[in-house]
Order: sequence, then structure tokens, then C-alpha cells
Amino acid sequence: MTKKKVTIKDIAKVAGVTATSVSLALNNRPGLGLKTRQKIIAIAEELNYRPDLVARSLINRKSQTLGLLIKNVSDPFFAHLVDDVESVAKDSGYNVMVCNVHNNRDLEKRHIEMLVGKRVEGMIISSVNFDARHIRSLVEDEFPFVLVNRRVYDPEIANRINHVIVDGFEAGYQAIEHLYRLGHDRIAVLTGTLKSSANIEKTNGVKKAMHDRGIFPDPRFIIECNNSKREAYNAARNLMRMENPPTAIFAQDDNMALSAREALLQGGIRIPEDMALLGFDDIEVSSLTGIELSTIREKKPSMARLSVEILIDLIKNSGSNKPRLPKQIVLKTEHVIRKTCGFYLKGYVR
Amino acid sequence: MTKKKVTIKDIAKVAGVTATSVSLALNNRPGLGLKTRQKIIAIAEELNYRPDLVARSLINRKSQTLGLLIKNVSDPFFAHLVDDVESVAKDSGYNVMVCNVHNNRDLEKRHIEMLVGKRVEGMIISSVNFDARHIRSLVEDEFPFVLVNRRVYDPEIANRINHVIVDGFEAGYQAIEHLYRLGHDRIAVLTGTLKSSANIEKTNGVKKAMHDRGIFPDPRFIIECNNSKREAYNAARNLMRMENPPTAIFAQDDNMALSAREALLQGGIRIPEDMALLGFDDIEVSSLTGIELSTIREKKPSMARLSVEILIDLIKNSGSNKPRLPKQIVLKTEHVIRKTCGFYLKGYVR
DNA sequence: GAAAATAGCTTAAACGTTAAAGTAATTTCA
DNA sequence: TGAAATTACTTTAACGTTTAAGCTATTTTC
Repeated sequence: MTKKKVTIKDIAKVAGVTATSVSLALNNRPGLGLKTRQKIIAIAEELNYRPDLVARSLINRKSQTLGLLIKNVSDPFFAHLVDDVESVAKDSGYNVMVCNVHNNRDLEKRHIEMLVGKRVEGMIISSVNFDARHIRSLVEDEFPFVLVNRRVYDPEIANRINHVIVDGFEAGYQAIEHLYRLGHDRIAVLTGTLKSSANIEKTNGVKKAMHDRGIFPDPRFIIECNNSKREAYNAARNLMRMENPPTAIFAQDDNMALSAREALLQGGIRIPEDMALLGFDDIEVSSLTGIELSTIREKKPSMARLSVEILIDLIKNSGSNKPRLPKQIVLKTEHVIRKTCGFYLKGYVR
Repeated sequence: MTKKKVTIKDIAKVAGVTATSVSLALNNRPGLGLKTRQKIIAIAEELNYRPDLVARSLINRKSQTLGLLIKNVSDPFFAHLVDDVESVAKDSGYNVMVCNVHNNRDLEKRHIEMLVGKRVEGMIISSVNFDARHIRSLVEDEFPFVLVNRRVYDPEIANRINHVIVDGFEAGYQAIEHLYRLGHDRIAVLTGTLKSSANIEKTNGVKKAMHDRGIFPDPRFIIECNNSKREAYNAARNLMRMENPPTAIFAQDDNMALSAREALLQGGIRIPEDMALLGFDDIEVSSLTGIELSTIREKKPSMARLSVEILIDLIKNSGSNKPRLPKQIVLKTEHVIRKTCGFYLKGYVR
């Protein structure tokens, strides 16, 4: 059985003082004589005392903890986000509770309630479905949070929300432009979940770019793959088997791109000779020799860093009631041209 | 400013009852009339009440939370571990707090204290340096925890600790045997941190296998790369530039193997023709077409699943004081033969 | 119809900590 | 020298919940 925890009272008893004095001593606060102070500290050390952060949280309404909601950590994009968020948060003395939400709206809601219940001081949310109700209640409660890579359209709250996103529209637009200039006009797009603003906007950019260039794609070319590897794999396999297949695929994240790549290569399709491939995110794998996926990535400073900084600022100022404008940051993207888009094969042809 | 939270007392006031009644109603416990019960629930709903889990934790000494210590989540091996642990834990109603420890013993200690302070009910530790003091104090406090992929040698506590590990010795032994049978006797080994039991044991297996086969490796062939990509990259580059280089490299994790691969390929070395390469872990990337890293992996059921199950069992029974033998599980490994070890090139030659 | 049981609620205490206010002894300094 | 200030501590209450025990009025039992 777990041994009984040593509390401040146990120390007090041994030291012959009151719990308050122990608290003062251990927290290094004035109002106590040097001798008593040292005695208390020694006893605490001796008894191997560890403060109960739960009790402390309860009384000062702080937890020194941030919540982070993501899709799932085994996706390298999010893993990297977690890492960055944690390291920036740590510099300000915050711990991070990570929750995997798995495209499950109900799970997201439960996790948000759990985090609020655990008194996290703020949240970074990178998982939210764009019309999520629960976000609204966070806004109404004036709970500090920042959306990352997601935005909310709900007009009643949209301009009260802090977010850090990439310019998905432009990225989508330029993706198509890039492929178009490489000579493609039969371009398939594997979209992420269209419940997420990031993917909606990329898709809008894609459509606008196509429209501007007079491309009217086969509707079967725009496939919602929900950021799922399996779905992307299947979609690519179906595409390549069409009687009149596309000549390029733009996958809205690198995971899907790599899965499509597997499908194509296994089907004997050469990349980029037979099919150009363009991803999004520039996860680490994409740069490996033999993979060399052409892709698009956010420019620095990272969404992770920015969002934590905004969040902490938000928390710090959440006492004051001067209304502050929400920070809504849109990061630009940049192309990382490697081998799979075919640029190095033939360059731009138009 | 964050709005004031609705508490049980607020509900009580509105309902004209006492806090106790509210608690009874919301927790669905007997001792209340149906009408009052319904009224209270309605009001709670109305006020958008969310229980304060901190207060609840304080009183029932439970947090419904497990701690998980890993090196860092952006390493796919650990990301996968996190994912598995979380999903198994969730099935039993536990949340998971993940802490990245980054090879930093002090950080590990602080994280452990934080987790204990936050009253996690148990921990899964996959980060610990084999001689870590802090583990000892967990043992002394009879705090429930399970080591994953790590074991502790300290004889005073070694047989009181629960762990789930892979048979590193055998894996290391067989790695060398495999390469040897493929014709190699100049084999370099990129080890993980030798502060971790997992790597120590792999290395012992390696040495034994070499010894048994009369191989006395150039000491410059055994390189501690600390599971670092950069170090593995540099090590591989140095190896290939030697006047009498090895003909095979065994990297003790796939990350290092892939980094070594980069170095070799960039240096014009063909894999496996000029240099065979064998990894460990079988992370997802390793199977991608064009990578096809030969590697070694744990057999199912996964360490993650087993460890959570053991931990939860431990927690459940931590009230009873019948002493239970610690569970110490050693998983076998299996080879995943792909292209980089050269098996498919020439098969075993001895 | 009196004793016993029950239903429906309340009171009080507890979890481990911190904050605010209070008290007694000591020091300061005009 | 004596009022004011300071020091070194203690007392009390609070954070939001749960729980054991208590109370009262009603119902059941035989």
C-alpha cells in the first residue's frame, strides 16, 4: 500500500510550530525567524516532504498547467507541435497536459471538460472541429485559449478568438499554381477532414486556383481523406486505376502524401515521371533520401511558439478587465521543392 | 477575466438545498427524493456546472490520472508508446499526463515530483537512467509504477520493481549473428545511451555474439550515439571514411539507423551493397518504399498495453497489503528483414 | 397505537494548502 | 521613557468537494 503522504502538518508537529509557519518557511516567504525557518526546512528534507500540488491548486486557483488538444501524438505533425509547445511552456514554468482527440468530437468535449475541471490555466487547441459548440462555451466563460492551425467561423465568436494559423487559402492556391506551371492540369487533391478550417481553406485555395486557370476538375479528383493514411492510400490507388487518371496529386498533409506514394509505387507508378506528388507540412520523414517529398511548410516562428506566447500573455492578463483585441496570426508558407513534384525533372513549363 | 466558476454551493443556493444534497444528486447517490434530485440536476445543467476535479482529487485522494515519462514525444518510438498507453488507459477511465524528460536526469526528477504532487495514481516510466535515485524513493514510498523498456539494477530494489522490457541481450546477440551469417565480420554498432539498461543489454548481447564468433572489433566500431540522430549521422560518416571501414552497421534504434543511412547515402555508399544496415524498433518510417530498413521489433502484445494493465492492477490492489510479486516481463523480439541488411541480395552465406 | 424503520434532508468535518488578521514580545527612536 | 514600529509567530478561515453522522417527519410493522 502506498505510504501515507507527509504533509505540512506532520512537519509542523515535529518542529513544534504551526502549519502556517511551515508554509512560510518552505515557500521562502518573510515573517519567520531564521532559526525556525532552517529547522523546518531541515525537517521537511528529513521527512522527504513533497508539497501536494492538488491542495495548492485548490487554494490559489492555479495549476501551473496548460492543456493541449491535438488529434493524436503519433502523427509526426502533432508530435512536433507537442514538443515545441512543451518546451516553450516549460520556460515559463508551465506543465502541459496533452490530450489526443482522434477526430472525435465527443472525446474533444470530454477532454476539454476534464482540463477545465483540472484547472489548467489555459489551453491550446489544435483539434477542434470548426463548428464545435464547446469552443463557444469556453469563449463565454472567458477561459484563456488559443486555436492552432484551426479557426472558428461562427460569427458570434469568431472575432473574439485567438488563433495562429497558416494561410491555407494561399498555400492551396500556390500548390495548384506550382503544379500547373509544371504542366499539370489533371490534378487530384487528397483533402484533410473538411470539418477543419485548415483543410477547408486549402481546398478553397485549390478550387480558386483551378478556376482561375480554367481547370474544371473531375469531381472524383477531389477526395476527402480525413488526414487518414488508409484513406489516402486507397484514394491514390483508385486514382491511378482510372481510365483517365490525374497526372499530379496534391495531398493536404505529408502523411497522406506518403501513403499515396506507397500506393503509387506499389502500383508501378513512377514519381514524378508518371505522377507528380506534393504534400503539406514538411514532416521530418519527407526529407529522407529516397523519399524527398516536395511539400509546403509554415514559415518560422512556429505556430507552437507563437501560440504558447499568446496564451501565457492571455493568462497573465486575465485578471485585468481592459478588453484586449484577440491576436489572430496568419503565418505564410513556403514551398520545399524536392523530387516528387517533378520540378527538377523538367522545371516550369509555363 | 475568466468568469467565476459555478460551484456546488451556487447550485445549492438556487435550489434551496444544501451542498451535500447537490453532491448526492449529481453523483447519483441514494438519500434524496426524486423531485429534489431532478430539480438539482436541472439547475446544474442550467448553470453549466462543471465539477472541480481538483477539489474532488483532494478529498478522495484520486486523480484518475496516470503519469507517463518518456524521452521525448517527437521520437516516433515514444510517440507510438504514448498513443498506446493513452488508449489503454482511457479504457479504464484514466487520463495520462505525458512528460518529456530529454535525457536530463534532473528534469526527470522534477517531473516525477510534479506528478506525485499532482496525485497521479501511478506512473509508467520509460525514461529512467538505470541508476536513478528517484526511482528508489518511489519504491520506498510504495508508489505504483512500471518501468517500460528500462530496468533498474540496484540490487536493493531490483526485485521489487515492475517492468516490461524486451530481451535486449538476445536481440543484440541475434543482430550480430544475423549480420555475421550474411558474411560480415567488420560490424560497427551505434549504441543508444549506455545510461539505459535497454542499450546496455543490447550492447552486451552484441559483444557476446562477437566474442562467440571470434570477432574482436576495432574499438572505434562501437560508438555511443545516445539515440541522437546527429551523433549517429556523424558516427556513420566517420565510419565510412575510415581507411578500413566496417561492412555493416547495427544501430540500436531506427532513428539512428535512418540518420546513418542519410550519411552513407550522401557519401555515395550503397546500402546494402557497400554497407549493410540494421536498425531496431521498426518505427513506421522504416517500412516506407525506398527506405525499407531491416530492423528488429518487439513482439506483441506491446509493452505499452502490458505496462498499463500491470499498472492499473497495481493501483487497484494498492489498498491491500498482501505483498505481491512484482511483474517483470521480458518480451521477445523478431527480425523484420527488408532491404538494408542485404539478405535479399545474397542470403545467408554461413 | 407505540416502537421501529425509513425517507429526505442537514450539519459538521475533512482533504492539504495558503492568506489575512491577530497577538505578544522585542526593538526603535524622539 | 514610552508610544510606535517591527518581528515572530499563531489563529481562523477559505478553496470546492465528499462523507459520516445526525436530525426530523413520515411511514411501516405487528
